[in-house]
Amino acid sequence: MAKPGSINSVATLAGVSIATVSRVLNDSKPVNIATRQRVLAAVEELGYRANAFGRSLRKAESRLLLVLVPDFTNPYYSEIVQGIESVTRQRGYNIVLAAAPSSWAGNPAALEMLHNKLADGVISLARIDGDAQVMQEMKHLSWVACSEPAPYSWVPYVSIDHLQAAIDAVQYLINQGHRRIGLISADETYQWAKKRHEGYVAALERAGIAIDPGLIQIARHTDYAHGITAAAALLAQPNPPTAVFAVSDTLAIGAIKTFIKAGRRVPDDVAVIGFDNVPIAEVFEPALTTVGQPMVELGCAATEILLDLMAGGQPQSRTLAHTLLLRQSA
Amino acid sequence: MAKPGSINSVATLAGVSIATVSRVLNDSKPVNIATRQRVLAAVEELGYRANAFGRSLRKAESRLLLVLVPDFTNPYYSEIVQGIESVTRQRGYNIVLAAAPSSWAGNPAALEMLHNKLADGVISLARIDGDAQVMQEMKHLSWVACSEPAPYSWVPYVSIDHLQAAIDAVQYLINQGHRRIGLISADETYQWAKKRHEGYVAALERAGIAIDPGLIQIARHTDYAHGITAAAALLAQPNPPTAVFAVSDTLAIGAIKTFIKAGRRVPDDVAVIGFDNVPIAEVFEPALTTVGQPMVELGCAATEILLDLMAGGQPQSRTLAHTLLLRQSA
DNA sequence: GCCAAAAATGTAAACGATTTCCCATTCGCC
DNA sequence: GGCGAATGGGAAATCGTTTACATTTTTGGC
Repeated sequence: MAKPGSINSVATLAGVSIATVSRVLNDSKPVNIATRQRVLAAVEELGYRANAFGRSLRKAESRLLLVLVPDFTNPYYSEIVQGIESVTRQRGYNIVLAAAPSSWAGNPAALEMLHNKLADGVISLARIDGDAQVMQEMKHLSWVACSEPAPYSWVPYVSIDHLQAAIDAVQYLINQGHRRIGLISADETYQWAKKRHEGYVAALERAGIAIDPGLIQIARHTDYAHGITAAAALLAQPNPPTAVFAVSDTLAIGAIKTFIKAGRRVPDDVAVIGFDNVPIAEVFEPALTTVGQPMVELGCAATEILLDLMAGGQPQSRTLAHTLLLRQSA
Repeated sequence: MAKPGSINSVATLAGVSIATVSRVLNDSKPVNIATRQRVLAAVEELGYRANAFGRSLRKAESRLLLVLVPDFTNPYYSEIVQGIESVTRQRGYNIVLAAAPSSWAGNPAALEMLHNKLADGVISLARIDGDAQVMQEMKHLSWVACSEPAPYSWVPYVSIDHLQAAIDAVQYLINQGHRRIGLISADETYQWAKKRHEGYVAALERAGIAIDPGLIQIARHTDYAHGITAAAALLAQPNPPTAVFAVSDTLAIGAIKTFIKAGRRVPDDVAVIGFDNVPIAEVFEPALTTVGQPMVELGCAATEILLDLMAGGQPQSRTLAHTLLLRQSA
């Protein structure tokens, strides 16, 4: 008797060849209606499902997409993943999430999955910074960068215009009459952080305001804790800022925490503007004025581009629109 | 010439058989040192990696664990996933995250991955509620339930004592002198929600306080928005509560938002206590008094139990300790 | 009824690894 | 030097599919 659980067992039970079973299951070739019924009945009876490895080995595709996430606990990435997930599910793909701590090059397991060809394609929310040799090897794979650009022109890229968005935010503070504006930036090996920093500088320069290095704090990580300490450093300045632009909502919220604890009122004593518009931004007290990114849409767009790429298309990079959301904190 | 990229190409280049290449790569049998060098050199030169499907097909294991997550954007689950991820990585496994919208039974894709045997095991943060027949089929798979128990005794379960934790929380409010205590619960088809509700009732009864159905609100979903509306319903009562126990931090934070907007002071006019201790709880204004769950540890424990199970062990279910974290909101 | 074309099905060869046999060497020991 | 054991490595089976090719059966037009 054929091995239980395999296509063979179905074939024997239905009294047909394995080829026919496969044809019924994949609709790859017409099969006589009566035979089809018999096969289907056998499948049902045995509770048969095609083994994923056999299939993938033969077809050389896994219908698995790898998503490289820098930080699971950051709500910003969660929202993007949500978007990715909605599209992949609809298109019959599954996602494999892998942590890409600081840079994915440091994650051998994830790299392995790519070399392996276990995944059909990759959406990276993390920085892509393998050395040139490694990247060369992976050139045959389908890649899309989301939010953080890849330093390789052949990788399509979905994002907002970080520079302009930062300019908009800081310009708003300037329009409100602020002159001493602090910046809480993040690890600037990330392009998005660097660009937002540049936007901050550009807006100030355009307004003829001198850059005060003491008002610029770089947080190593974008969690609440680093926002708290960065703001404390700002307060420790001889002449503290009257407004602060933080490059992420988590940093902004941490900063507000510090200000309130120090007895400052937000926005009266110090205005704070964040970036991303994660869910908590609207609910926080005071509600956070922030630059909204269409996170779910970013995820969707990245996925669609990836699928297009995998289908042999030559998709364009896309830049989505951001929005300045005026709430209470600035 | 052998197909490029396959083990054959390595074998030809090194002038050995594919068996030898495999032996070198897996250390499965001693290989002459000189031959080994030659093979390794060939592997290096070609940048060869074993194809995952070929290997998995033969070995009947994928080193992939499926994680069923009800909601990517809920920080509570993110923290648990963080724990899971840390252990899996260390043990050479990768995780596949799948959304399990309301119940995983409604997610055919995820189910498919299991039937498929694409995953070696499953950690479910979601409710496990396939009909008996479906579950029967999956009995051969390794399952672990995390936070939400499975209605099948053969599924090990990692969690805190939800009932006792809720009693502790409500008891604390009672000790503070509160008598009109509201409850914001969640979808009680989830055991954790149901248990916390029961704890609320038990604590009140023990204190001889009558249950007022008007003070009990059930939120359909545990996001900020539902906390906001639930609290509004509480305020609409003829005699609103002076304290509220919410079964999740997100609900609690939403509730506080509503109270503040309505001009109530927290905790002076109304005390609020949450559940989970997600990162924002400590940073929120006012800082949230809450029942702390060891989320990362829950994830780690679940993973270890799963790996033990897969290795043929008969691991016990585990109950981890919770902590009442006293902060400003109550 | 006959014959070509069309439809249905079976056979067997991939896909890319691991692993079981098995056959050559080489080694150690008397 | 001869013999058994140990070692190193090759040939081929195997895992469970899909699919190109071959073969059989059915169909339809006359």
